[in-house]
Amino acid sequence: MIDLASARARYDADADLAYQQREAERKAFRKEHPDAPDTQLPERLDRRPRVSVCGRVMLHRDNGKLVWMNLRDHTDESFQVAVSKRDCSQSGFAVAKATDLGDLLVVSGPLMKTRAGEITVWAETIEPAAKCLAPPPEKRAGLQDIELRYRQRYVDMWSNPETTRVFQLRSLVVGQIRQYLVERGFLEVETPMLQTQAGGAAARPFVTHMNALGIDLYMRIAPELYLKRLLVGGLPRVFEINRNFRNEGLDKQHNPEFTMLELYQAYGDYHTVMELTEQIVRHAACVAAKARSGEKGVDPSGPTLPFGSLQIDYGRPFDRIRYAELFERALGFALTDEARVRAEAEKRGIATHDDKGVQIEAVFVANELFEEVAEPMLDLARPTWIMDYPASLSPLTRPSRSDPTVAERADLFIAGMEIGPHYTELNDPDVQAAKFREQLSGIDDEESTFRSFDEDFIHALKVGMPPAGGMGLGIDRLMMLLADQPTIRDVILFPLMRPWRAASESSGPEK
RNA sequence: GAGGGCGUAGCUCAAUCGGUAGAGCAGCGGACUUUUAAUCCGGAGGUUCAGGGUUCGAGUCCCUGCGCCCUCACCA
Repeated sequence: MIDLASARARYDADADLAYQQREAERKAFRKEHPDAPDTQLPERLDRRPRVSVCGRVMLHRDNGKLVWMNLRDHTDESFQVAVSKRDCSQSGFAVAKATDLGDLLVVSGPLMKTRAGEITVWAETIEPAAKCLAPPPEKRAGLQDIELRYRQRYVDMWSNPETTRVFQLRSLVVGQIRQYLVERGFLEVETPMLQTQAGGAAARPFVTHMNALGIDLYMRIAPELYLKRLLVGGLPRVFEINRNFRNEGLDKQHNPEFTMLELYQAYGDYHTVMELTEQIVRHAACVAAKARSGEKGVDPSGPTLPFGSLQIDYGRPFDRIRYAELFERALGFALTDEARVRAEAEKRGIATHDDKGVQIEAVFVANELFEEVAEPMLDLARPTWIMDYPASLSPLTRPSRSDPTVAERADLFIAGMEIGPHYTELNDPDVQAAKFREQLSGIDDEESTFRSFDEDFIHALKVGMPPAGGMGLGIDRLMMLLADQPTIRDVILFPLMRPWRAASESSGPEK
Protein backbone atom coordinates (compact mmCIF):
# COMPACT_ATOMS: atom_id res chain seq x y z
CA MET A 1 0.00 0.00 0.00
CA ILE A 2 1.37 3.43 -0.93
CA ASP A 3 0.30 6.98 -0.27
CA LEU A 4 -1.73 8.87 -2.83
CA ALA A 5 1.03 11.19 -4.01
CA SER A 6 3.31 8.21 -4.68
CA ALA A 7 0.51 6.46 -6.53
CA ARG A 8 -0.06 9.52 -8.69
CA ALA A 9 3.66 9.64 -9.49
CA ARG A 10 3.60 6.06 -10.64
CA TYR A 11 1.24 6.70 -13.55
CA ASP A 12 2.79 5.48 -16.82
CA ALA A 13 1.45 7.35 -19.86
CA ASP A 14 3.02 4.99 -22.41
CA ALA A 15 1.58 1.91 -20.78
CA ASP A 16 -1.81 3.58 -20.54
CA LEU A 17 -1.72 4.57 -24.22
CA ALA A 18 -0.54 1.11 -25.32
CA TYR A 19 -3.34 -0.50 -23.33
CA GLN A 20 -5.96 1.75 -24.87
CA GLN A 21 -4.66 1.15 -28.40
CA ARG A 22 -4.63 -2.62 -27.96
CA GLU A 23 -8.15 -2.56 -26.52
CA ALA A 24 -9.27 -0.55 -29.56
CA GLU A 25 -7.63 -3.10 -31.85
CA ARG A 26 -9.39 -5.95 -30.11
CA LYS A 27 -12.69 -4.16 -30.42
CA ALA A 28 -12.10 -3.48 -34.13
CA PHE A 29 -11.10 -7.12 -34.77
CA ARG A 30 -14.20 -8.38 -33.01
CA LYS A 31 -16.34 -6.06 -35.11
CA GLU A 32 -14.78 -7.37 -38.33
CA HIS A 33 -14.82 -11.00 -37.23
CA PRO A 34 -17.81 -11.44 -34.97
CA ASP A 35 -17.54 -15.23 -35.09
CA ALA A 36 -13.78 -15.67 -34.69
CA PRO A 37 -12.70 -17.59 -31.60
CA ASP A 38 -11.20 -15.50 -28.73
CA THR A 39 -7.80 -17.06 -29.33
CA GLN A 40 -7.51 -15.15 -32.61
CA LEU A 41 -8.04 -11.76 -30.91
CA PRO A 42 -4.94 -9.57 -30.54
CA GLU A 43 -3.52 -10.40 -27.13
CA ARG A 44 -4.33 -8.03 -24.26
CA LEU A 45 -1.54 -5.60 -23.44
CA ASP A 46 -1.81 -4.20 -19.96
CA ARG A 47 1.49 -2.94 -18.55
CA ARG A 48 -0.25 -0.19 -16.56
CA PRO A 49 1.20 0.02 -13.04
CA ARG A 50 -1.13 -1.34 -10.41
CA VAL A 51 -1.37 0.31 -7.03
CA SER A 52 -3.05 -0.24 -3.70
CA VAL A 53 -3.98 3.00 -1.98
CA CYS A 54 -5.97 4.01 1.06
CA GLY A 55 -7.66 7.25 1.89
CA ARG A 56 -10.69 9.04 3.16
CA VAL A 57 -13.61 9.53 0.80
CA MET A 58 -14.07 13.25 0.10
CA LEU A 59 -16.39 13.11 -2.91
CA HIS A 60 -18.73 10.40 -4.12
CA ARG A 61 -20.42 10.55 -7.52
CA ASP A 62 -22.67 7.58 -8.18
CA ASN A 63 -23.52 7.23 -11.88
CA GLY A 64 -25.31 3.93 -11.50
CA LYS A 65 -22.98 1.28 -12.85
CA LEU A 66 -19.95 3.56 -12.53
CA VAL A 67 -19.04 5.21 -9.26
CA TRP A 68 -16.48 8.01 -8.99
CA MET A 69 -14.82 8.85 -5.73
CA ASN A 70 -12.05 11.16 -4.59
CA LEU A 71 -9.78 10.06 -1.77
CA ARG A 72 -7.65 12.21 0.49
CA ASP A 73 -4.64 11.37 2.59
CA HIS A 74 -1.77 13.33 4.15
CA THR A 75 -0.01 13.59 0.78
CA ASP A 76 -2.81 14.37 -1.65
CA GLU A 77 -6.01 16.32 -1.22
CA SER A 78 -7.99 14.71 -3.97
CA PHE A 79 -7.13 11.52 -5.79
CA GLN A 80 -9.69 10.01 -8.12
CA VAL A 81 -10.93 6.44 -8.06
CA ALA A 82 -13.36 4.94 -10.57
CA VAL A 83 -15.39 1.85 -9.74
CA SER A 84 -17.00 0.17 -12.72
CA LYS A 85 -19.51 -2.61 -12.25
CA ARG A 86 -17.95 -4.39 -15.21
CA ASP A 87 -14.31 -4.26 -14.08
CA CYS A 88 -14.42 -4.26 -10.28
CA SER A 89 -14.99 -7.24 -8.05
CA GLN A 90 -18.63 -7.74 -7.11
CA SER A 91 -17.98 -7.11 -3.43
CA GLY A 92 -15.85 -4.08 -4.24
CA PHE A 93 -18.59 -2.56 -6.34
CA ALA A 94 -21.06 -3.14 -3.53
CA VAL A 95 -18.71 -1.36 -1.15
CA ALA A 96 -18.44 1.59 -3.54
CA LYS A 97 -22.22 1.85 -3.77
CA ALA A 98 -22.56 1.84 0.00
CA THR A 99 -19.73 4.28 0.67
CA ASP A 100 -20.44 7.51 2.54
CA LEU A 101 -18.37 10.67 2.67
CA GLY A 102 -15.69 10.34 5.32
CA ASP A 103 -15.29 6.56 5.04
CA LEU A 104 -11.82 5.06 4.83
CA LEU A 105 -11.22 2.72 1.89
CA VAL A 106 -8.45 0.56 0.48
CA VAL A 107 -8.56 0.52 -3.31
CA SER A 108 -6.44 -1.51 -5.75
CA GLY A 109 -6.24 -1.39 -9.51
CA PRO A 110 -4.36 -0.05 -12.55
CA LEU A 111 -3.52 3.61 -13.01
CA MET A 112 -5.19 5.25 -16.01
CA LYS A 113 -6.19 8.66 -17.24
CA THR A 114 -9.78 9.63 -17.87
CA ARG A 115 -11.00 11.42 -20.96
CA ALA A 116 -10.71 14.64 -19.00
CA GLY A 117 -7.06 13.82 -18.34
CA GLU A 118 -7.25 13.02 -14.64
CA ILE A 119 -5.03 10.29 -13.23
CA THR A 120 -7.30 7.68 -11.71
CA VAL A 121 -7.20 4.27 -10.13
CA TRP A 122 -9.57 2.04 -12.09
CA ALA A 123 -10.58 -0.15 -9.19
CA GLU A 124 -10.37 -3.91 -9.32
CA THR A 125 -10.90 -4.45 -5.61
CA ILE A 126 -12.11 -2.29 -2.77
CA GLU A 127 -12.02 -3.03 0.92
CA PRO A 128 -13.75 -0.92 3.53
CA ALA A 129 -11.19 0.15 6.16
CA ALA A 130 -13.38 2.13 8.53
CA LYS A 131 -16.83 3.60 8.42
CA CYS A 132 -17.31 7.28 9.23
CA LEU A 133 -20.32 7.21 11.50
CA ALA A 134 -20.27 10.92 12.30
CA PRO A 135 -21.90 13.30 9.82
CA PRO A 136 -19.13 14.88 7.72
CA PRO A 137 -18.59 18.65 7.48
CA GLU A 138 -19.81 20.52 4.42
CA LYS A 139 -17.83 19.01 1.56
CA ARG A 140 -16.73 22.22 -0.11
CA ALA A 141 -16.47 24.76 2.70
CA GLY A 142 -14.96 22.26 5.12
CA LEU A 143 -15.24 22.66 8.87
CA GLN A 144 -15.40 26.41 9.47
CA ASP A 145 -16.49 26.66 13.11
CA ILE A 146 -13.33 27.84 14.89
CA GLU A 147 -14.25 26.24 18.18
CA LEU A 148 -15.01 22.88 16.62
CA ARG A 149 -11.76 22.96 14.65
CA TYR A 150 -9.78 23.15 17.87
CA ARG A 151 -11.96 20.80 19.88
CA GLN A 152 -12.16 18.16 17.14
CA ARG A 153 -8.82 18.63 15.46
CA TYR A 154 -9.14 15.16 13.92
CA VAL A 155 -12.11 16.42 11.89
CA ASP A 156 -10.40 19.73 11.09
CA MET A 157 -7.39 17.85 9.76
CA TRP A 158 -9.14 15.68 7.24
CA SER A 159 -11.69 18.30 6.33
CA ASN A 160 -9.20 21.17 5.90
CA PRO A 161 -5.96 19.91 4.36
CA GLU A 162 -4.17 23.21 5.08
CA THR A 163 -4.41 22.35 8.77
CA THR A 164 -2.48 19.15 8.23
CA ARG A 165 0.10 21.05 6.20
CA VAL A 166 0.76 23.44 9.09
CA PHE A 167 1.59 20.56 11.41
CA GLN A 168 3.65 18.73 8.83
CA LEU A 169 5.66 21.92 8.45
CA ARG A 170 6.00 22.24 12.21
CA SER A 171 7.38 18.75 12.47
CA LEU A 172 9.79 19.40 9.61
CA VAL A 173 11.06 22.67 11.07
CA VAL A 174 11.54 21.30 14.58
CA GLY A 175 13.37 18.30 13.17
CA GLN A 176 15.64 20.56 11.14
CA ILE A 177 16.41 22.74 14.15
CA ARG A 178 17.37 19.64 16.13
CA GLN A 179 19.61 18.43 13.36
CA TYR A 180 21.16 21.86 12.92
CA LEU A 181 22.09 22.03 16.59
CA VAL A 182 23.31 18.47 16.87
CA GLU A 183 25.58 19.07 13.87
CA ARG A 184 27.11 22.00 15.78
CA GLY A 185 27.97 19.94 18.79
CA PHE A 186 24.90 20.55 20.94
CA LEU A 187 23.53 17.71 23.00
CA GLU A 188 19.76 17.41 23.32
CA VAL A 189 18.70 16.60 26.86
CA GLU A 190 15.48 16.13 28.82
CA THR A 191 15.21 17.74 32.21
CA PRO A 192 12.39 17.48 34.78
CA MET A 193 8.94 18.78 33.99
CA LEU A 194 7.74 17.92 37.46
CA GLN A 195 9.76 20.08 39.79
CA THR A 196 9.77 20.57 43.52
CA GLN A 197 10.45 24.25 42.92
CA ALA A 198 9.34 26.05 39.78
CA GLY A 199 12.27 28.24 38.83
CA GLY A 200 13.91 29.85 35.85
CA ALA A 201 11.19 32.36 35.03
CA ALA A 202 8.73 34.64 36.79
CA ALA A 203 5.46 32.97 35.85
CA ARG A 204 2.87 31.30 38.06
CA PRO A 205 3.17 27.52 37.87
CA PHE A 206 0.60 24.74 37.80
CA VAL A 207 0.57 22.76 41.02
CA THR A 208 0.02 19.03 41.28
CA HIS A 209 0.38 16.45 43.99
CA MET A 210 2.47 13.33 44.28
CA ASN A 211 0.82 10.67 46.40
CA ALA A 212 3.81 8.41 47.05
CA LEU A 213 5.92 11.11 48.63
CA GLY A 214 3.02 13.17 49.90
CA ILE A 215 4.37 16.39 48.38
CA ASP A 216 3.17 19.08 46.02
CA LEU A 217 5.00 19.33 42.73
CA TYR A 218 5.07 22.05 40.14
CA MET A 219 4.91 21.76 36.38
CA ARG A 220 7.99 23.49 35.15
CA ILE A 221 7.81 27.08 33.93
CA ALA A 222 11.31 26.78 32.40
CA PRO A 223 14.11 24.20 32.19
CA GLU A 224 16.77 26.86 32.77
CA LEU A 225 18.07 25.94 36.21
CA TYR A 226 18.49 22.29 35.24
CA LEU A 227 20.19 23.03 31.95
CA LYS A 228 22.67 25.24 33.77
CA ARG A 229 23.38 22.40 36.19
CA LEU A 230 24.42 20.43 33.12
CA LEU A 231 26.95 23.12 32.23
CA VAL A 232 28.31 22.66 35.73
CA GLY A 233 28.37 18.93 35.10
CA GLY A 234 30.59 19.43 32.09
CA LEU A 235 28.32 19.47 29.05
CA PRO A 236 29.45 22.56 27.16
CA ARG A 237 26.58 22.76 24.69
CA VAL A 238 23.09 21.63 25.66
CA PHE A 239 19.59 22.28 24.48
CA GLU A 240 16.08 21.10 25.16
CA ILE A 241 13.02 21.45 22.96
CA ASN A 242 10.03 20.76 25.11
CA ARG A 243 6.98 22.04 26.88
CA ASN A 244 6.78 24.69 29.56
CA PHE A 245 3.63 25.31 31.56
CA ARG A 246 2.57 28.71 32.82
CA ASN A 247 -0.54 29.34 34.84
CA GLU A 248 -1.34 32.69 33.21
CA GLY A 249 -3.89 34.06 30.78
CA LEU A 250 -4.36 32.85 27.24
CA ASP A 251 -4.52 34.92 24.09
CA LYS A 252 -3.29 34.94 20.51
CA GLN A 253 0.31 34.50 21.64
CA HIS A 254 -0.08 32.50 24.85
CA ASN A 255 -1.16 28.92 25.47
CA PRO A 256 -0.81 27.50 29.00
CA GLU A 257 1.56 24.87 27.67
CA PHE A 258 3.96 25.96 24.98
CA THR A 259 7.11 24.67 23.37
CA MET A 260 10.41 26.34 23.88
CA LEU A 261 13.89 25.74 22.60
CA GLU A 262 16.21 26.58 25.44
CA LEU A 263 19.94 26.41 24.83
CA TYR A 264 23.21 27.09 26.63
CA GLN A 265 26.70 27.40 25.28
CA ALA A 266 29.64 27.41 27.68
CA TYR A 267 32.30 30.03 27.15
CA GLY A 268 29.93 31.99 24.99
CA ASP A 269 27.95 35.13 25.75
CA TYR A 270 24.80 36.77 24.48
CA HIS A 271 26.48 37.65 21.20
CA THR A 272 27.31 33.98 20.63
CA VAL A 273 23.75 32.83 21.10
CA MET A 274 22.30 35.76 19.15
CA GLU A 275 24.43 34.71 16.21
CA LEU A 276 23.26 31.14 16.61
CA THR A 277 19.60 32.08 16.87
CA GLU A 278 19.84 34.22 13.78
CA GLN A 279 21.23 31.27 11.88
CA ILE A 280 18.60 28.91 13.28
CA VAL A 281 15.73 31.23 12.41
CA ARG A 282 17.12 31.85 8.94
CA HIS A 283 17.63 28.14 8.39
CA ALA A 284 14.10 27.41 9.61
CA ALA A 285 12.74 30.09 7.30
CA CYS A 286 14.57 28.48 4.37
CA VAL A 287 13.08 25.12 5.24
CA ALA A 288 9.60 26.66 5.47
CA ALA A 289 10.04 28.65 2.26
CA LYS A 290 11.09 25.53 0.40
CA ALA A 291 8.22 23.51 1.80
CA ARG A 292 5.75 26.25 0.93
CA SER A 293 7.25 27.24 -2.42
CA GLY A 294 4.54 28.04 -4.91
CA GLU A 295 2.36 29.70 -2.32
CA LYS A 296 1.62 33.39 -2.71
CA GLY A 297 4.25 35.65 -1.17
CA VAL A 298 6.71 32.83 -0.53
CA ASP A 299 10.15 33.42 -1.99
CA PRO A 300 12.37 30.37 -1.46
CA SER A 301 15.53 32.14 -2.56
CA GLY A 302 15.23 35.09 -0.14
CA PRO A 303 13.90 33.60 1.94
CA THR A 304 10.89 35.86 2.31
CA LEU A 305 7.68 34.66 3.91
CA PRO A 306 4.32 36.36 4.32
CA PHE A 307 2.83 36.87 7.75
CA GLY A 308 -0.63 38.37 7.45
CA SER A 309 -0.17 41.54 5.44
CA LEU A 310 3.58 41.66 6.13
CA GLN A 311 6.39 40.29 3.99
CA ILE A 312 9.17 39.22 6.31
CA ASP A 313 12.67 38.86 4.94
CA TYR A 314 14.72 36.39 6.94
CA GLY A 315 17.61 36.40 4.52
CA ARG A 316 19.26 39.70 5.36
CA PRO A 317 21.04 40.22 8.69
CA PHE A 318 18.57 41.07 11.45
CA ASP A 319 18.43 44.68 12.60
CA ARG A 320 20.16 45.43 15.88
CA ILE A 321 19.46 48.34 18.15
CA ARG A 322 20.45 49.07 21.72
CA TYR A 323 17.66 49.65 24.21
CA ALA A 324 18.92 53.07 25.26
CA GLU A 325 19.41 54.12 21.67
CA LEU A 326 15.92 53.08 20.60
CA PHE A 327 14.54 54.85 23.64
CA GLU A 328 16.26 58.07 22.77
CA ARG A 329 15.31 57.85 19.13
CA ALA A 330 11.66 57.30 20.03
CA LEU A 331 11.29 59.73 22.91
CA GLY A 332 13.80 62.42 22.00
CA PHE A 333 15.64 62.36 25.31
CA ALA A 334 17.90 60.01 27.20
CA LEU A 335 16.72 57.08 29.23
CA THR A 336 18.71 58.46 32.14
CA ASP A 337 17.04 61.87 32.06
CA GLU A 338 14.79 61.11 35.01
CA ALA A 339 12.96 64.43 35.05
CA ARG A 340 11.94 64.16 31.42
CA VAL A 341 11.07 60.48 31.82
CA ARG A 342 8.66 61.33 34.63
CA ALA A 343 7.23 64.34 32.80
CA GLU A 344 6.66 62.32 29.63
CA ALA A 345 5.06 59.47 31.58
CA GLU A 346 2.62 61.86 33.24
CA LYS A 347 1.83 63.43 29.90
CA ARG A 348 0.94 59.99 28.56
CA GLY A 349 -0.96 58.87 31.61
CA ILE A 350 1.61 56.27 32.63
CA ALA A 351 1.73 55.64 36.38
CA THR A 352 4.72 57.15 38.16
CA HIS A 353 3.56 56.13 41.62
CA ASP A 354 2.25 52.81 42.88
CA ASP A 355 -1.05 52.15 44.67
CA LYS A 356 0.35 53.33 47.95
CA GLY A 357 1.60 56.60 46.48
CA VAL A 358 5.22 55.57 46.55
CA GLN A 359 7.28 56.80 43.64
CA ILE A 360 8.09 54.08 41.12
CA GLU A 361 11.75 53.80 40.18
CA ALA A 362 12.57 55.80 37.08
CA VAL A 363 13.87 52.84 35.14
CA PHE A 364 10.52 51.04 35.41
CA VAL A 365 8.65 54.16 34.35
CA ALA A 366 11.05 54.50 31.46
CA ASN A 367 10.39 50.89 30.50
CA GLU A 368 6.67 51.59 30.32
CA LEU A 369 7.45 54.44 27.95
CA PHE A 370 9.75 52.16 26.05
CA GLU A 371 7.08 49.54 25.54
CA GLU A 372 4.42 52.07 24.62
CA VAL A 373 6.45 54.38 22.39
CA ALA A 374 9.68 52.73 21.35
CA GLU A 375 8.75 49.11 20.65
CA PRO A 376 5.97 50.07 18.21
CA MET A 377 8.59 51.95 16.18
CA LEU A 378 10.28 48.74 15.13
CA ASP A 379 9.75 47.74 11.52
CA LEU A 380 7.36 44.80 11.84
CA ALA A 381 8.62 43.23 8.63
CA ARG A 382 12.23 43.13 9.82
CA PRO A 383 13.47 40.73 12.46
CA THR A 384 15.06 43.00 15.05
CA TRP A 385 17.23 42.58 18.10
CA ILE A 386 16.77 44.91 21.03
CA MET A 387 20.01 44.74 22.99
CA ASP A 388 21.50 45.81 26.29
CA TYR A 389 18.50 46.20 28.54
CA PRO A 390 18.88 48.25 31.74
CA ALA A 391 20.41 46.02 34.37
CA SER A 392 17.66 46.66 36.90
CA LEU A 393 15.07 45.29 34.45
CA SER A 394 16.98 42.02 34.13
CA PRO A 395 18.06 41.06 37.64
CA LEU A 396 19.05 37.53 36.66
CA THR A 397 21.32 38.54 33.79
CA ARG A 398 24.99 39.30 34.03
CA PRO A 399 25.67 43.03 33.92
CA SER A 400 27.84 44.20 31.06
CA ARG A 401 31.54 44.07 31.68
CA SER A 402 31.97 47.54 30.16
CA ASP A 403 28.86 49.20 31.63
CA PRO A 404 27.35 47.68 34.78
CA THR A 405 24.09 49.63 34.40
CA VAL A 406 23.34 47.54 31.35
CA ALA A 407 22.50 43.84 31.22
CA GLU A 408 23.93 41.58 28.56
CA ARG A 409 20.53 40.68 27.24
CA ALA A 410 18.96 40.84 23.80
CA ASP A 411 15.42 40.07 22.71
CA LEU A 412 14.45 39.09 19.20
CA PHE A 413 11.30 40.72 17.85
CA ILE A 414 9.58 39.67 14.66
CA ALA A 415 6.26 41.12 13.53
CA GLY A 416 5.86 42.71 16.93
CA MET A 417 6.16 39.36 18.69
CA GLU A 418 8.80 38.63 21.25
CA ILE A 419 10.41 35.48 19.93
CA GLY A 420 13.13 34.86 22.46
CA PRO A 421 15.37 36.37 25.10
CA HIS A 422 19.14 35.93 24.97
CA TYR A 423 21.50 36.36 27.87
CA THR A 424 25.00 36.24 29.14
CA GLU A 425 24.29 34.01 32.08
CA LEU A 426 25.02 34.88 35.65
CA ASN A 427 27.43 32.34 37.12
CA ASP A 428 28.50 33.94 40.38
CA PRO A 429 26.83 32.03 43.25
CA ASP A 430 26.92 34.98 45.64
CA VAL A 431 25.36 37.41 43.17
CA GLN A 432 22.80 34.78 42.17
CA ALA A 433 21.91 34.09 45.81
CA ALA A 434 21.50 37.79 46.44
CA LYS A 435 19.22 38.14 43.40
CA PHE A 436 17.10 35.20 44.57
CA ARG A 437 16.78 36.81 47.99
CA GLU A 438 15.93 40.17 46.46
CA GLN A 439 13.31 38.53 44.28
CA LEU A 440 11.80 36.71 47.24
CA SER A 441 11.63 39.80 49.41
CA GLY A 442 9.18 41.56 47.17
CA ILE A 443 6.66 38.78 46.74
CA ASP A 444 3.08 38.63 48.00
CA ASP A 445 1.38 35.78 49.88
CA GLU A 446 0.21 34.04 46.74
CA GLU A 447 3.64 34.09 45.18
CA SER A 448 5.27 32.79 48.34
CA THR A 449 3.36 29.53 48.03
CA PHE A 450 5.28 28.57 44.89
CA ARG A 451 8.46 30.61 44.92
CA SER A 452 11.35 29.63 47.08
CA PHE A 453 15.10 29.78 47.32
CA ASP A 454 16.76 27.15 45.17
CA GLU A 455 19.61 26.06 47.48
CA ASP A 456 20.75 23.30 45.22
CA PHE A 457 21.10 25.60 42.23
CA ILE A 458 23.27 27.95 44.28
CA HIS A 459 25.30 24.93 45.32
CA ALA A 460 25.73 24.02 41.67
CA LEU A 461 27.06 27.48 40.92
CA LYS A 462 29.48 27.09 43.82
CA VAL A 463 30.79 23.97 42.17
CA GLY A 464 31.54 26.20 39.22
CA MET A 465 29.51 27.00 36.13
CA PRO A 466 31.45 28.13 33.11
CA PRO A 467 30.54 31.52 31.72
CA ALA A 468 27.85 30.94 29.13
CA GLY A 469 25.43 32.37 26.66
CA GLY A 470 21.85 31.18 26.95
CA MET A 471 18.71 31.63 24.92
CA GLY A 472 15.10 30.69 24.69
CA LEU A 473 13.21 30.49 21.44
CA GLY A 474 9.42 30.24 21.37
CA ILE A 475 8.78 27.45 18.90
CA ASP A 476 5.05 28.09 18.70
CA ARG A 477 5.51 31.75 17.87
CA LEU A 478 8.21 30.90 15.36
CA MET A 479 5.79 28.49 13.71
CA MET A 480 3.07 31.15 13.61
CA LEU A 481 5.49 33.22 11.54
CA LEU A 482 6.76 30.42 9.32
CA ALA A 483 3.33 28.95 8.64
CA ASP A 484 1.58 32.33 8.46
CA GLN A 485 -0.94 31.52 11.17
CA PRO A 486 -2.54 34.37 13.12
CA THR A 487 -2.92 32.66 16.50
CA ILE A 488 -0.85 30.29 18.61
CA ARG A 489 -3.78 27.89 18.64
CA ASP A 490 -3.38 27.36 14.94
CA VAL A 491 0.09 25.90 15.43
CA ILE A 492 -0.77 23.75 18.46
CA LEU A 493 -2.49 20.49 17.65
CA PHE A 494 -4.72 20.45 20.68
CA PRO A 495 -4.85 23.92 22.22
CA LEU A 496 -6.39 24.16 25.65
CA MET A 497 -10.16 24.65 25.56
CA ARG A 498 -12.63 24.98 28.37
CA PRO A 499 -14.23 21.53 28.62
CA TRP A 500 -17.65 21.40 27.13
CA ARG A 501 -19.26 19.22 29.70
CA ALA A 502 -18.65 21.81 32.40
CA ALA A 503 -20.24 24.31 30.08
CA SER A 504 -23.42 22.34 29.51
CA GLU A 505 -23.78 21.41 33.17
CA SER A 506 -23.50 24.92 34.46
CA SER A 507 -25.72 26.34 31.76
CA GLY A 508 -28.55 24.00 32.64
CA PRO A 509 -31.44 25.11 34.85
CA GLU A 510 -30.41 25.35 38.49
CA LYS A 511 -32.00 22.87 40.82
C1' G B 1 -10.53 41.36 34.67
C1' A B 2 -13.20 45.42 31.23
C1' G B 3 -15.61 46.55 26.67
C1' G B 4 -17.62 44.91 21.95
C1' G B 5 -19.45 41.00 18.60
C1' C B 6 -21.46 36.27 17.71
C1' G B 7 -24.47 31.57 18.91
C1' U B 8 -30.50 29.43 13.66
C1' A B 9 -31.06 21.83 10.62
C1' G B 10 -25.29 17.14 11.08
C1' C B 11 -22.25 21.09 8.08
C1' U B 12 -22.06 26.15 5.41
C1' C B 13 -25.25 30.12 5.76
C1' A B 14 -30.20 33.23 5.00
C1' A B 15 -34.61 35.25 7.53
C1' U B 16 -36.36 43.31 5.69
C1' C B 17 -39.51 47.27 10.62
C1' G B 18 -41.20 42.39 15.98
C1' G B 19 -45.66 39.06 11.93
C1' U B 20 -46.28 31.24 9.21
C1' A B 21 -38.09 29.61 10.63
C1' G B 22 -35.61 28.94 4.78
C1' A B 23 -31.63 27.44 1.04
C1' G B 24 -27.28 24.62 -0.46
C1' C B 25 -24.47 20.43 1.03
C1' A B 26 -24.72 15.90 3.95
C1' G B 27 -28.34 11.97 5.16
C1' C B 28 -32.97 8.90 3.21
C1' G B 29 -35.90 6.63 -1.43
C1' G B 30 -35.49 6.33 -6.88
C1' A B 31 -32.87 6.95 -12.16
C1' C B 32 -28.11 6.98 -14.56
C1' U B 33 -21.01 3.15 -17.12
C1' U B 34 -16.04 8.80 -18.19
C1' U B 35 -17.95 11.96 -13.66
C1' U B 36 -15.21 16.61 -11.67
C1' A B 37 -18.98 20.66 -5.96
C1' A B 38 -21.88 15.02 -11.37
C1' U B 39 -27.00 15.55 -12.74
C1' C B 40 -32.36 14.64 -12.39
C1' C B 41 -36.97 13.22 -9.46
C1' G B 42 -39.16 12.45 -4.50
C1' G B 43 -39.50 12.79 0.62
C1' A B 44 -37.45 14.11 5.45
C1' G B 45 -34.87 17.19 8.72
C1' G B 46 -35.53 22.71 14.16
C1' U B 47 -35.87 23.15 22.39
C1' U B 48 -33.38 29.40 16.73
C1' C B 49 -27.24 28.19 23.10
C1' A B 50 -30.09 27.94 28.12
C1' G B 51 -33.48 30.43 31.49
C1' G B 52 -36.59 34.55 32.47
C1' G B 53 -39.17 39.20 30.82
C1' U B 54 -41.86 42.85 27.40
C1' U B 55 -45.70 42.03 23.57
C1' C B 56 -51.83 40.06 20.60
C1' G B 57 -47.27 37.96 18.56
C1' A B 58 -39.95 37.25 19.79
C1' G B 59 -34.68 33.99 15.89
C1' U B 60 -35.28 39.45 16.06
C1' C B 61 -36.31 43.82 21.79
C1' C B 62 -34.78 43.65 27.41
C1' C B 63 -32.37 40.90 31.70
C1' U B 64 -29.40 36.71 33.61
C1' G B 65 -26.25 32.59 32.67
C1' C B 66 -22.99 29.54 29.35
C1' G B 67 -19.66 29.12 25.21
C1' C B 68 -16.73 31.11 21.30
C1' C B 69 -14.32 35.30 18.75
C1' C B 70 -12.12 40.35 18.79
C1' U B 71 -9.88 44.60 21.37
C1' C B 72 -7.70 46.22 25.79
C1' A B 73 -5.57 44.94 30.59
C1' C B 74 -2.47 41.15 33.07
C1' C B 75 1.95 38.21 31.69
C1' A B 76 10.82 38.45 32.13
